[in-house]
Amino acid sequence: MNFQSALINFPLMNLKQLAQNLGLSQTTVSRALNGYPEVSEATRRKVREAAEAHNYRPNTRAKSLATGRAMSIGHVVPVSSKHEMVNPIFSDFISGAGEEYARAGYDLLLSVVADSDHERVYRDIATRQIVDGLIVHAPTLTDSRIPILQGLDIPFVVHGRSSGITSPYNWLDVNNRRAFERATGLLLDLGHRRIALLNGLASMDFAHRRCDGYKRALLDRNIPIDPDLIAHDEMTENYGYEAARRMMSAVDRPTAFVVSSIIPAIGVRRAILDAGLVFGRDVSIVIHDDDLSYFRNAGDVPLFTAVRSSVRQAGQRAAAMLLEIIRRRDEGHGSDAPVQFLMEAELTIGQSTGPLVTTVPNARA
Amino acid sequence: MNFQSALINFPLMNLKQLAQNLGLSQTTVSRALNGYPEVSEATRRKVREAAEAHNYRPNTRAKSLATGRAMSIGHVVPVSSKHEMVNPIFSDFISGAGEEYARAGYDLLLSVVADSDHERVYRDIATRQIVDGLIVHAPTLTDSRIPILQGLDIPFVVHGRSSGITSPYNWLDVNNRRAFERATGLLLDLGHRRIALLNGLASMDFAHRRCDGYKRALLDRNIPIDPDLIAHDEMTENYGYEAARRMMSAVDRPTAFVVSSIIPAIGVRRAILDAGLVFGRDVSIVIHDDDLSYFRNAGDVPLFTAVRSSVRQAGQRAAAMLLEIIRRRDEGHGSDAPVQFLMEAELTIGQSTGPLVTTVPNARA
DNA sequence: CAGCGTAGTCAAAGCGCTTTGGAGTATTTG
DNA sequence: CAAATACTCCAAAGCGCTTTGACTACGCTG
Repeated sequence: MNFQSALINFPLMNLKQLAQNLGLSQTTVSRALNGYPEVSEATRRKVREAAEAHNYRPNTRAKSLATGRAMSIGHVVPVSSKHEMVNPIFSDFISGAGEEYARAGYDLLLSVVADSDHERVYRDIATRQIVDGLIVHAPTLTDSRIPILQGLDIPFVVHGRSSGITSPYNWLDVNNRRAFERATGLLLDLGHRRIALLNGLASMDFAHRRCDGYKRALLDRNIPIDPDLIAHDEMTENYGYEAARRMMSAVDRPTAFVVSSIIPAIGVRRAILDAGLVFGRDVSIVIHDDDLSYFRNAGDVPLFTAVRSSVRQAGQRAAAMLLEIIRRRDEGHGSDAPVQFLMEAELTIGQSTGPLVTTVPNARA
Repeated sequence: MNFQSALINFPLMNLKQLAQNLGLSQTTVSRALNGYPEVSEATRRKVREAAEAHNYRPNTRAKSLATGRAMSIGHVVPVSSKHEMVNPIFSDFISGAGEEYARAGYDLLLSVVADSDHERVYRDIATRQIVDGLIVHAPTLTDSRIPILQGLDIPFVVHGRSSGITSPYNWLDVNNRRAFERATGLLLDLGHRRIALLNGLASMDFAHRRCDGYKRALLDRNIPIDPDLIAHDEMTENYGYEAARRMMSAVDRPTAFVVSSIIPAIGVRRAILDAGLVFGRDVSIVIHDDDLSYFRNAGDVPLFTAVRSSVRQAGQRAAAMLLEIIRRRDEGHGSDAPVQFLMEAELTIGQSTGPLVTTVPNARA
């Protein structure tokens, strides 16, 4: 041990020792620190000072065991088994949620798990009683985790929804269908007819809803749906690039794209420029913008026209919902009605959209 | 409670009940499940089956309290106080680390904390004894967290280094200096003389080392360092765009960029194309590539020439190191020598670099 | 047949905290 | 002045698990 560290080294204190030091009982010390009224202000002050001086903090494990509250929330983030990818939106979502937890004194337990293992891990975390509640990420169309958690009687909030699950549960979602209907509608208003959709993985519920909105907008104007103009995949930059390149090399190339995230949209832009076309004139793009902190689509006229909904804010709200549900449950307000929250995406016009250019030059293959 | 959930509802079992059900003592059941030798195979089988049937899992809090091991590792990820940003490399780092933890039966405790609060939170987590070890992210030049943790006598591994700390500690880092010396050297070899550096935040230790490597390469060839060609900031796409645009509008614009991450590099590319210049010909770029899963800089000839080092792998290694340190400590092998691991970045040539074009056309301002 | 090792089991203590149910003083009240 | 009423404080139980130390039954050795 070196000099520097010795200087600030505190022996780890526990309640018993602290009480002994003060000549008080553990009870009194505990109550003093936890703000119970039946201890005099004088003693409380003395106890607080001693605790501060000795750098005392209650052992969380013991506290949890005694109170029955873990004071922590579980997040299980899926990592695509094939590609070992973690969607960057989790950074922002968790940053929002984490802020809320910190405020309320909760910790955040993170499990990074291959999506094939989800059921097991959720059941595991819940039955080990290591958390007071869970956030369910990236629900699929009929997500098996939801009935499992319902059966385990642990509070949880789903970020997104699962169309195939009919029984009520707590969720927070963006109105994906409407967002994509509007995005597509905007392009239709600009005269575009060949509109492509670069969506997320087909198994995801959000992708399904987005596709729905897109199709609805087209059918609304009697425009047939061309399956060649719809792609589903992990939303990487490269996916955007490759899919756009492929579609644009076709004879009847799309004049516009609706893209599920800014990341593949960056790839689409690359493909457009590579093809010698003018971004926002020859080809229009509307994206769904999660307002990721490292990809702020900002400025007076942002780069991309977008339906925007901050995923960071979603994290914050979802966390707040969950904490509220836990609070209510602790106070014995029984199993209330499920809490559900639908956020509307906000449309902002950027540089990536313009009216259809009538003489469509074909892309260089 | 609906029908579906009732079907899979298990009442939460504890050791005592399970033991009672089996007509055995808690001791025996505990030992049977934990693989102790002094229990007969017949009983062990019976116990295992009963545990399985009742979906029994030991309460982690109680187990931790009894064993003194939290079986979890803490990560404190900094969120820039000004911009509420979480660096996307954490997704990948944590995904790598999480895999290692899962394998070893550890949980991951995540705190998302404004960087101003770091000291408090580290001290807090350590003294609350909620984790068995910590990973320190994003160390600054002289990082105060390191002496604090040394004083608290809790195992930790730093991802990166802190040049100002002289006492030994465990770390895992990329050879940033050499990587950037090579990157800059490559551009010099191609004839470039006006080479800009778009770095991360100046307070970060890695940024300092990278800057060092860059300067060393230049000075090695007697090229003076132009402070106007060096920028430090949060590594967003927009930062890359704005910084590159500003630099390229100068009379003596840079002909090449060394960029600390693929994300601002995407912005640099945008600025280049916006200026009507040809990427990889009029302006060259070498990036540091963290091999982020959503930004694979791959392909036969990747988009960017890069010094690459997978941050996911770094997470995995750092986690493995920490677990090993904890294991050794548990086994009483005292305070061994610190574990330190330096990864070398790998140079790959992409489309973003080419020899200096002698007649430099000035960018449109 | 006394003595002993061994395999299998158990009761009870303990991890560090909270919380229940008093108990001992000091202060008011009838 | 006795009794009721705060006001402080405490001993001990309990949270669900692991682990120590002992105990029983059995087969074996000498």
